[in-house]
Amino acid sequence: MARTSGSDGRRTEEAIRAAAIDLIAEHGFAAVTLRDLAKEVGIQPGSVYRYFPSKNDLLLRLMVDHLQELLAQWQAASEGIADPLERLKTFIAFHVNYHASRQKEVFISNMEIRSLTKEHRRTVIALRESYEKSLRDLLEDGMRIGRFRTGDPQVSAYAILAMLTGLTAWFREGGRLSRAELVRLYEGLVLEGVLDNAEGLRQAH
Amino acid sequence: MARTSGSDGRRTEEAIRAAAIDLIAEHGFAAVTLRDLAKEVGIQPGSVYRYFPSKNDLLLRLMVDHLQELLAQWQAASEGIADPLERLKTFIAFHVNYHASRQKEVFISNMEIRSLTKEHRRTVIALRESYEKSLRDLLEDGMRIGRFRTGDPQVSAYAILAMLTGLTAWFREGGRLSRAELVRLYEGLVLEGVLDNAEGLRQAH
Amino acid sequence: MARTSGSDGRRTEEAIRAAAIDLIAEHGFAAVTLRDLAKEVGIQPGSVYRYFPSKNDLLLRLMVDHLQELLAQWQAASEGIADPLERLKTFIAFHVNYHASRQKEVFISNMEIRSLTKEHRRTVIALRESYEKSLRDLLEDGMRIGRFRTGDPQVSAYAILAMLTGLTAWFREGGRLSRAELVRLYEGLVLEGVLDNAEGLRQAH
Amino acid sequence: MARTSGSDGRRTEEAIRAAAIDLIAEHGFAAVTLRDLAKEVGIQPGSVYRYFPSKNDLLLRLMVDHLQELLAQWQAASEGIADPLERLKTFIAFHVNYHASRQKEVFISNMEIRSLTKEHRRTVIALRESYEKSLRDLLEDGMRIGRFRTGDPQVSAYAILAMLTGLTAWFREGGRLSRAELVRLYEGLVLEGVLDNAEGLRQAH
DNA sequence: GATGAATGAGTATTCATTCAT
DNA sequence: TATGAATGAATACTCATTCAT
Repeated sequence: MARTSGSDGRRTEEAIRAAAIDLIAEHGFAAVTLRDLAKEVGIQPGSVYRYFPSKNDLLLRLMVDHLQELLAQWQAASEGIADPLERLKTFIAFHVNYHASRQKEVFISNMEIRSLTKEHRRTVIALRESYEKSLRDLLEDGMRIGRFRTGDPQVSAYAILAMLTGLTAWFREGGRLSRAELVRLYEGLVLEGVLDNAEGLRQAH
Repeated sequence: MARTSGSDGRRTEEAIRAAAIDLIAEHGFAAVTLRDLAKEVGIQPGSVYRYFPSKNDLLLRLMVDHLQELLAQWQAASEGIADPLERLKTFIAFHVNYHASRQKEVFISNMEIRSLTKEHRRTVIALRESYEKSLRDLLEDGMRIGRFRTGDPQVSAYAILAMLTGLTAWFREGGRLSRAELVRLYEGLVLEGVLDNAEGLRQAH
Repeated sequence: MARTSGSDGRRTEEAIRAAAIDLIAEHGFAAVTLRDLAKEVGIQPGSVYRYFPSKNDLLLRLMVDHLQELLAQWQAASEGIADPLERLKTFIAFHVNYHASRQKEVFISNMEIRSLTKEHRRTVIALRESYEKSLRDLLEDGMRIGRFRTGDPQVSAYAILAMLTGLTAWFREGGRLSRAELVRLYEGLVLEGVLDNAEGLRQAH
Repeated sequence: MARTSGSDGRRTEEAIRAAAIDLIAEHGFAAVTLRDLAKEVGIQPGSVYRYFPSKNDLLLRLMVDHLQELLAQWQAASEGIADPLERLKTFIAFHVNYHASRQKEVFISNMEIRSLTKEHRRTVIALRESYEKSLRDLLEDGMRIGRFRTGDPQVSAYAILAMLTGLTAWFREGGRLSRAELVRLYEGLVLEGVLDNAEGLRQAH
């Protein structure tokens, strides 16, 4: 009924987060009970409330932390790169690598937005849109200077994001493909599409 | 109490399906209660069981019906088209149109797979994979005859599907873009990518 | 798992109310759990929610119904009585009889106001004040026409109400005193106080 | 972590009592959590246990201390007064003043008896009855010597106590009435009732 | 003297489901 | 064909209490 010998708040909180990410990614937020979560961590259900004020808040924290990390790392990775094509290649490599290494967090952040309260939803969507905008801006720049085909930057941004992010649904580290190969394949698709180049030229008009 | 005067089984079942699609697409399967559903239809919760043996079965029916319809319509639309490029263009147009017109069903079928029991899950995934395979085969054909750039047909299929299906997350009928414009934009992206053609050639080696 | 044979909604609701009045009067609202209540009625805890949207709402209903009945009966009992002294005697008799016969409801309505939400509290207090005002008005009338000693009608009203209502804390039907004796005793105290009359005269100046 | 610098046991205990009186008077014993209490004091919930063995014991201490003080002060105030009328007047003045100055303690002692364990309840009720008996005895004396109207001393005692104690429900220091005025008004009601004296005489038979 | 971490038993409430009518 | 009444198992969350530090 009291403090477990050797217990440590920081470690417990981290264990809760890790277990939550695993369980929610596997079963979905609504299907994970605090009982399940607590059992996985090895504590009592009520003890979760020392660290998170509610189940919903726990989800929010997971999402916000992930999205802020994503934004920060992208900022760092893209800093100083001005050329739109270079920026796009960097984006593809960054996005694929980050998403391959954090599949569960990414999956949760994409799937569980509906599980948030309206207010929390706004917070998360704002973060997501800031990331999207970064890609859209880059595409606009590239179109303006004639490096990219003229198109709809908004649609292209959505399309590229959906395509790349889709890897979380099937990619498994240590499987048939390495991350580097994945990056190369996606880069080809994003930049040149599926057509053979000669064909591409013929298509062009 | 007995039969409500003027009630009609077929109409009631259709009303349940329609209400279920609306509610699940909006709130997610787990968040929709049979009470919500019954209220929307104007019946008592228990009455749903005349038409569906359980809440889970209702979800399964929604998904299976949608996927079977998708497969049947794609079969019909692609029949007799042998050329891979033509087939791909047809696929893009078909997929975009179908998904734009049935956004809710599509959304549910993609998001709620985890809500199914293991057995039901297998059924739905098999249907989905049969559709995916159709695209993968087409891409393989195109690569074999040199019409498409050599790549990984599996990854390309996943990528194209994710890209196109992503429209359900943002596209709204009657908005800035028509379906026809959407098809044109996606076709450009899938076939040629984002690069300007001259650039594309230079990139080629 | 289904409807109990021979069950009837109206009877069940009445049983819940009766059990709630008994239990809350005995242990206090906060100390009565829905488990206790349900067990007393012979149903499952969740079944209470068919009849009352929440534990708090149940309390509100009990209080409001009692207070509305109190007001209605007092209206009926006092109708057509104009003379303040007659009205006061009628009030004493009515209040004592009503409170002796409905001790538990009265006790709850007086003790559990703090258990209500702010909004519910307002509703109940408004009803209570309407009853109080009825007594205050009568006292004012009596003072104006010189039938009652000049005093503070508000304080007198509070004092008389507290005095009479206090009976719920100790009076037991069938005990040493009958209701009629109780009325007579309280009437004496309210009208003449404790002093002997001769003494009363001497006190008067 | 060890002792907070500058902490002082006696001061902390006093702070806990004061906070408990405020919170319990406002929200009721059951509705006040040790967390609320600790927060109000500025300590951790567990720290309360240095001073009180349990939440229930804290309530008991509050009540017993208040009742013992009440008894002691009444003993002191009434000492040497033999005449029943004088004693009664003294009682009214004492009771009103004490209750006006300690409204919260009084309110708690009256309202929270049900929150005590059976054993604790007995302790508190014994103290209360000793106070009540003091009033009953005085009334009996007055009746015996013909100073007070013949009546039921027990009922009169309950009635007077309920009437006077009722002030805690509405009286606010600094409001329309001073304590002295309150005493005067209550004295009038207790001694002479509401009737005008002439009227009183006529009523007498 | 006080904290921070945890417990375990409990609470109101929800909900898919069942079945007598 | 549909309702109205009820179940039973689960759920998020709370709270008095304990005790290693």
